[in-house]
Amino acid sequence: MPLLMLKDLPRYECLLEAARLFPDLDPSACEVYLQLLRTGDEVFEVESRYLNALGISQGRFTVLMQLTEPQVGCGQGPVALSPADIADRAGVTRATVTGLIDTLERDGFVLRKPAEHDRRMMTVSLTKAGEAFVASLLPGYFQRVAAIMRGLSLEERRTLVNLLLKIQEGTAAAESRPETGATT
Amino acid sequence: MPLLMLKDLPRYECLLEAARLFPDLDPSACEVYLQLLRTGDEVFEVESRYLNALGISQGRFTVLMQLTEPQVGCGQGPVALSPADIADRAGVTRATVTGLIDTLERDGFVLRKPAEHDRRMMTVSLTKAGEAFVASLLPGYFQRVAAIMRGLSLEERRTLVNLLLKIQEGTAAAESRPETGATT
DNA sequence: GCATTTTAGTTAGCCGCCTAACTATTAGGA
DNA sequence: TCCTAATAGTTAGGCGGCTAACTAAAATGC
Repeated sequence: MPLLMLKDLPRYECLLEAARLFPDLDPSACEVYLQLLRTGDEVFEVESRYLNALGISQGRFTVLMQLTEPQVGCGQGPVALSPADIADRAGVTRATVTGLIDTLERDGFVLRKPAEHDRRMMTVSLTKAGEAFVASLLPGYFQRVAAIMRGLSLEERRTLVNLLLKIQEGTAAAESRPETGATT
Repeated sequence: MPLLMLKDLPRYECLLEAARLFPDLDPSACEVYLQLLRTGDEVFEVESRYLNALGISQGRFTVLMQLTEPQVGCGQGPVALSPADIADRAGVTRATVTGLIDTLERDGFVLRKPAEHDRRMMTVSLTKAGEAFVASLLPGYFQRVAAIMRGLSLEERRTLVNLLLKIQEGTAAAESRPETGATT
């Protein structure tokens, strides 16, 4: 959500008002939409500020996490990945990964080596300094996640995840048939 | 959420596993955290792709919306705003707004004029072309919002908004006392 | 066995975000 | 009054996304 967010979200009555002018506007859908983006942005910013204060961006942090053993994402995966693997897992382009690896390597957190059996490929792995750096970041990172969610009971967390998954189904649907927005 | 997102989110058992290694890791909190960012990102991308296909970015769209009368955010506000106003409402820096206005003006959607009673200030307003452009975007934009949320009942939408608001309280708290993440 | 296609990584260039520094103007205070 | 704040907008430079184009190497196929 690297976006421009409205500081003051419209109140619900205003959405009702606006719906009279725009027949496609669904007030309760808009409300959820705006609150979802707002919340996601705030949560993202909390972690970003933490990481930035310690001298690293979200993008570089994601790369380091993928090279960290044991993998939080399970799998005990290989500690050395190719840039293409990293790009695929992170959902960004290879060009972006090149840039991230460049700065991580410059800072001494990561090492590039040519792959053994395929001279097109590189392998990227953490240096000792990189491992130590990630290890120093994680406790604070996880503490913030826990702090953000502390107001929600286990039950509420389950409910929330289920509702979010329904929205994810909705995004897939909205993408595949873009026109059928308002009427069934 | 202009971020690197993991393509495959860790399964819950893996978070439980990881929690044994990292005492600060709260598995259910992490699950909500990851799903929230994932969902926000997907929703944001649906609208971004729509806007980009029509030749405009989220940032520029936000600026145009703020200059649009009647304001969806209520207020029937002035149609002419200063760059500083726009920056304040959108939550970005004045420098960013300068760049956005530059391209919007170049494309003929917006007009810069010096303010009358304060020679430091400018006023920015929509051109006829800008008004028409926004009007052409809104129906599809609102349709997509409605389509994304179609799977949720009114009741579920209310629940979701309330849970999101609790998280927003959590982000404020996490920011103010960053250390007290796991205990208490 | 050689030409074609595919794949890996990089490069170049655009965009939107940021911070920091700068100019011009206005407001405020001794 | 005049010096100092504060404010508005821009500029410069960095970063991290993107696409498109390029090089090198491997895989494929006739």
